[in-house]
Amino acid sequence: MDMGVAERKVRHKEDLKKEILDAAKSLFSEKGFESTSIRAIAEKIEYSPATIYLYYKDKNEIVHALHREGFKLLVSHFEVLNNVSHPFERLKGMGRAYIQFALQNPDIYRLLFMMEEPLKHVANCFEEWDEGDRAFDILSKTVAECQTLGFFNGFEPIQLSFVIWSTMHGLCTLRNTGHLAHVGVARANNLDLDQLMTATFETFVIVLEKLKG
Amino acid sequence: MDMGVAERKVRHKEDLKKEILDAAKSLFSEKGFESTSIRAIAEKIEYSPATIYLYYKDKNEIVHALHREGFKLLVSHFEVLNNVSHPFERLKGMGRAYIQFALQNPDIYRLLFMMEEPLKHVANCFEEWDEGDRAFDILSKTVAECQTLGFFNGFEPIQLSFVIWSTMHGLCTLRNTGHLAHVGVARANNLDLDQLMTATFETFVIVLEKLKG
DNA sequence: CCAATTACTAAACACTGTTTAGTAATTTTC
DNA sequence: GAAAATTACTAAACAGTGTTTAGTAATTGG
Repeated sequence: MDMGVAERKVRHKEDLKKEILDAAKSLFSEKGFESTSIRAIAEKIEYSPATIYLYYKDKNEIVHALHREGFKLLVSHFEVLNNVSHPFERLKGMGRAYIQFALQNPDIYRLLFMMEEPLKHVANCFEEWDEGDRAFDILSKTVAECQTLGFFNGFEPIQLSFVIWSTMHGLCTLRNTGHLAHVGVARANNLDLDQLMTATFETFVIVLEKLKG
Repeated sequence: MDMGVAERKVRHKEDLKKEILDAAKSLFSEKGFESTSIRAIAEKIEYSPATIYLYYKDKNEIVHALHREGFKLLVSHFEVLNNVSHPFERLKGMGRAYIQFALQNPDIYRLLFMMEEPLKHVANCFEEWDEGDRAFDILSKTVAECQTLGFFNGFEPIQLSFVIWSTMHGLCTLRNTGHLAHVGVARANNLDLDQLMTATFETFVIVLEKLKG
């Protein structure tokens, strides 16, 4: 086998691996993770179910691959904000970007932050978590920068970052599960679900603004 | 069949229904929800799997029953705080109770706030959600009471309640999934996981205190 | 040209939730 | 008290799942 053919084969093998991932992603988004079978993925790419296991050790490994992809997507949502020079404006932008990401990719959000399995894997695999850690570091650095401008006086940046992450994550999770819809819409008169979410976010921003000085 | 025997039979039938629920609950806590089979529940109560279906329509109906039970347990955690007269102290107590509930019953917490299925059911079944709504109303009433003492000036109590719920829920969820452990312990030096959680809660309390006046 | 490797799959295994058909035991009716 | 009806339960099957095994064609290297 000459080198050109060998290369083409390797490339094809990686293509198929990617094809499996893409099929899995679209099926997960369509039917949810639990309701997507290996057999369905196999049918979508027109291979036998057993072939999938030549490219991924098991179903979890597919989930882990999507997990990594998802975090890269989230971080890319943040990187657009590097242009914003004022750190508090950047912080607000990150909040909006986080919400937007959660709303636009509800299933990926579930995968990243609500499912047990992917995290169990990450816990045993410290090197794999780069992007997730980076997302938090971007946040805590921004918080620290805000402090140099007189915001958040007397707070530990790491601690406050956890509070902020908790709030944003809590809001997105409540939205994702439907709790916000159930409890919220009945109580927040004249607001639809998106408006309620925005209003809650704006309220939190005001809370943070009051911490100045 | 005389009345006494009829009554005993009805009672026995309800007992068995409860037995199934208890077996399911303990197995869910032990092995997690996805890994608990109807067959395992049946074996635990020493009946055949088919018998379960005489008492519950399907597996989801068992989950829904545990969902209702779980919310009652959560509300009972709050009701102890009726003695606390100062509303802000009561609010802090609710936060601590919420965290305590989430830590002591991680699987029930998942069931109540992180799983898709139970909420889908509640969405189609408006009357079944009493306890969940009540928990939120207790919160928003407490926030409103705080305002009469000069806290949270200029905030909508409902909106601020959503912020508070989001923060508490986000913190508990990040803890429950392991995200807090992964991101947190490496960064918060000399704090173990429980201390990190407490410290984050305390930071949030300070944030709320700064909103006074 | 033959042997070795590759890429793939049919079929099986051990599970899952759920349904069906049927069996004993009990209760009601005559 | 015997026959009929109801109750409480289950064995076995069905259709689905993730995963493994054994084997088959095709391609490649010597």
